[in-house]
Amino acid sequence: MKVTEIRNKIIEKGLKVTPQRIAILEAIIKLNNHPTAENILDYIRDNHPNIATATVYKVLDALASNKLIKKVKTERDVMRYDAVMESHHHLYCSESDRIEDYKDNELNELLEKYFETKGIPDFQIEDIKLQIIGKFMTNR
Amino acid sequence: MKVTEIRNKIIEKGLKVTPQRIAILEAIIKLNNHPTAENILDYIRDNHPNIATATVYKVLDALASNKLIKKVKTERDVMRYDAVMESHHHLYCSESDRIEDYKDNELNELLEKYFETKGIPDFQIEDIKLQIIGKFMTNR
DNA sequence: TTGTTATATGATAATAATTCTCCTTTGAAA
DNA sequence: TTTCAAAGGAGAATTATTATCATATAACAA
Repeated sequence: MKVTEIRNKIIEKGLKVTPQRIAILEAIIKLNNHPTAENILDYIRDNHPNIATATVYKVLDALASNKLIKKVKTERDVMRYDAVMESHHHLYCSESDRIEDYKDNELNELLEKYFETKGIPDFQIEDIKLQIIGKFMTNR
Repeated sequence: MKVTEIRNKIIEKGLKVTPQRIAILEAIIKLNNHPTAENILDYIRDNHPNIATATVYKVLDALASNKLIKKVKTERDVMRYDAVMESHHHLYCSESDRIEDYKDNELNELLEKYFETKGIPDFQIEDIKLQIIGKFMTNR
């Protein structure tokens, strides 16, 4: 993803384009491993040695509330961030902090069809996310 | 659930039975709304005015690691606790903090069958939890 | 019942991620 | 270039949770 594309994403949302915002969004996209705020800070400190911690959080909030990134919460209590905005599920390692995206349209259709006919009493479904817990058979 | 039953649950796990543990486990069962540590404290303070906050957390940890309760993590960052130990899913209100259990064996079987045949490359599934986000059509 | 000991509790300090405050800087529209 | 709302920086504050450690108590045995 080129910087121009990232700039455009930010402009499309009516946000001001700042070096910090570009760096942070770029970091989340490049890292592609659901980084924490700290991971992001470490990554961008090379090129932005003066960025403030609070700025990172503020930018992450701004990006998340403008749907440029998603917040991902885990069992342990650090927020993690994801730049993949298509609806998708997550694979959680039961032994480490590793999290991977899991996209499966066949599954989405299956679930959609299932709940369409069955439904849930007194509940209007907006989104379904699977947390698939287990063990990765490969190291990343 | 009678106190004797709660005592037995604790004894079965080889834990010492203390008034604090009974009160906390009882509170989670009675409240039945995935309370936070604070909710639990408020609830039991009537009968246990001197219980320490740290004790509540320690008891919650002890109960969770002995599989008498489950920790439930939400988008906001307070841990919540659940005494329903059968594998089940959760309905999350997109507008409030309400969380309800969702049990559906038909769905579990469907998912099991789906992943049994399809599988996930390089991943060994241990458990699948659905986060179903939407709106409740009733107030509790 | 009493004594013993490992374990649990209570009080309070510490921690760590995140948020707030407030002042300065900057992007972008005119 | 000017203007000014919005964004960033620095560091204090907040808040849920954990750690520490002295005291109390459950469970077991005598």
